[in-house]
Amino acid sequence: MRKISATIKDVAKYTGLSIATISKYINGGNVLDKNRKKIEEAIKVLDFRVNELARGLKTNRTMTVGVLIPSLKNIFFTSIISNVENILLKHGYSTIVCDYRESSNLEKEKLNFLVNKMVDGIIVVPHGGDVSHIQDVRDKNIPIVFIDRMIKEIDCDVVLSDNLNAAYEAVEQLIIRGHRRIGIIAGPKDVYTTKERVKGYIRVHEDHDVNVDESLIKYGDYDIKSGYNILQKFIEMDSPPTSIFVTNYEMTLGAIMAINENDIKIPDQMSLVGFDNIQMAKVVKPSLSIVVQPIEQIGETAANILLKRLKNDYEGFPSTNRLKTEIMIKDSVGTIRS
Amino acid sequence: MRKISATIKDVAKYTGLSIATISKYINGGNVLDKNRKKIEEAIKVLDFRVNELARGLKTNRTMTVGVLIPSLKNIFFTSIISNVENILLKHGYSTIVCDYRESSNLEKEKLNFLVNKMVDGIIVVPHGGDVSHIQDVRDKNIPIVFIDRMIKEIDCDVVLSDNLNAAYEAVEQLIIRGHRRIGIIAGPKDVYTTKERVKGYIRVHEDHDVNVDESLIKYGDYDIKSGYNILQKFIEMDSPPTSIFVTNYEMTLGAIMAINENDIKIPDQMSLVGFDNIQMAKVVKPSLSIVVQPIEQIGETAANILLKRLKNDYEGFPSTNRLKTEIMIKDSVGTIRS
DNA sequence: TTAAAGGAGCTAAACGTTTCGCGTTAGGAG
DNA sequence: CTCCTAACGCGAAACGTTTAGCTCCTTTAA
Repeated sequence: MRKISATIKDVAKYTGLSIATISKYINGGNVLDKNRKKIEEAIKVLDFRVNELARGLKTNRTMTVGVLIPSLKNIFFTSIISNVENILLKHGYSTIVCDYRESSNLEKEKLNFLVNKMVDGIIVVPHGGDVSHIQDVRDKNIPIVFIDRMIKEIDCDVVLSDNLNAAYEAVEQLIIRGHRRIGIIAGPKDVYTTKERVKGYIRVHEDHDVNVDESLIKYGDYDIKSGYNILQKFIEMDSPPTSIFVTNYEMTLGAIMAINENDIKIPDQMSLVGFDNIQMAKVVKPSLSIVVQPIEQIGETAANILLKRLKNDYEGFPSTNRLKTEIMIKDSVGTIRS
Repeated sequence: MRKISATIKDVAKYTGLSIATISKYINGGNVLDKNRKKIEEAIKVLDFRVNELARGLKTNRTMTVGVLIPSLKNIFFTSIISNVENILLKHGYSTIVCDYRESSNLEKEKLNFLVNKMVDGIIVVPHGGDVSHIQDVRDKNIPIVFIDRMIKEIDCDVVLSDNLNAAYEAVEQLIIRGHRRIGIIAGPKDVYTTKERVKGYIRVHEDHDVNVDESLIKYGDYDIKSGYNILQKFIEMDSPPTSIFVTNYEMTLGAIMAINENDIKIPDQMSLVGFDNIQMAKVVKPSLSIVVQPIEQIGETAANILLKRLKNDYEGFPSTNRLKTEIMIKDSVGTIRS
């Protein structure tokens, strides 16, 4: 059986002091120097560690934060978590990570699970659609920070990319280079990021007096397959677009697969701007132009806001942190001579 | 402040029963039907949830499992975790995920952190090198399952790919196609997987009576940069290899970058076999031949073994689970006419 | 010399469960 | 009608902490 470790009681016995004094020492209180030495010795000798359960029971805090993302196989999200986890850990918090595999039901279930685990706070990439279960959590006064997507219905701190401008700038680069028929492979129609990116796409057309052809706006699922299928459809159009803007990483992969299979020459036959993952951009040939989200910064910001809320500092609540993206134009974008 | 939720006491009061009876009900004991109904009603009305801290304090279990991997940005590991997490959750366990960013010190620190968090079990991709801190955890009788890498010094359940045969088969495909100078981009010299893969590389040479040129075995860091650098070095050799076998995903990326930059024609000038990530394999052009590890299965196996050990079933301990890999030969491998 | 002030330590209650051992009850058998 | 046997319910202790409020002692200033 598991060896039971020393308790505060053992330390008290060893040192001849009372439990209260040991507790005081542990929590940074003042004790006499000779006692401090004795306690430290005892802790070392007995290999004493605070029982976080007992502590949590008293303090009503688990020093645990739940992180809920759509998929652990999505490097965009796991990279964010990597930062979140490291920052939280520095403040003594551990991170329970769950993914909900893009299922709204699972999201609900896992959120509930996290609440049962009595996490002190939650960082979540909300799925959208029905959000009542998130509201339920808010009602329990558990701090929540949204990442990547906003839920208008719920007052909450949120950290995300400036998706509108990201799309704006990406498409603008194409317009500048003479493209007039620009296809966009967007995400699911009801997801926040999709709407923002499409908004940017439309606005830049308007600002440059380019007509928006609705048939060039196609909605996918943010997965590889839909990127593939939609690109295929674009190719089969009577007058296909001269360039494509793909709005997330997985669909970018799918689009490239379709391009490769159809032996389409980039950028001569078609220009391409993708999304996320610099490494990928460098690996494909010709090198891919992409929109880059500030992944590190998103994680950092989210973690810090949550830490602030955990300290009961609700200054600026609810804050919306819209972080700037970058655009990298590489060989996959060509110029149209008109 | 956080709303304080109903306790077992409140349920007792509501139902007029004693605390002990409620507890009994919660834990699946028998209660009279009318009482059961009342309790269920009370739980619903009061929104009662078991306080896991209090429970854990009594039972000495946290229903929490720690997972420690080298990097959360490595999709190979996060995919495994995705499975692990889902299986464990079905059994009521939550998963605390940490990465140690390839640093042995951080590994130690985070392992310690997990122990302090009183996890019931640990799944770890060990870094290798000094392993005394892992032994310390074992000595506390906390079940540990190793993933991906074996530590000979420690008796432990381990789940990994059959790396030796993976390399054997990959290189064999090259030999069959007439290649005689096959470069291998291996991982760090002291990592278990590296050794196994190099062993396979050497053995297949011997079995086919092909001479092993030591200068064709180069050791990297399992990161993108070293894949890039080593491929560069191969190119600059007086008589460069006709084919390259890269032994993990990140280095495969790096290698392809170098190939693209040097405008090397695949497979005419050089054949390439990479590692992991089917999606990548399909996206690059020409389509990449790769070794595929049974990612799903690794996670599943590890989770199940850990669950078994958590139930104190030590049948077959320590078990070594070596799972079969697959090889996909695509366009990046060509035949040498001799 | 004495009083005030402040530091350090102590006692004891409390957090929300589980669990042991005992008391109560219902219902069937005789 | 009585007795016995399960089944069910209960009281109380225990898990390892934190913390409020108290006491005691030392120090300092008048």
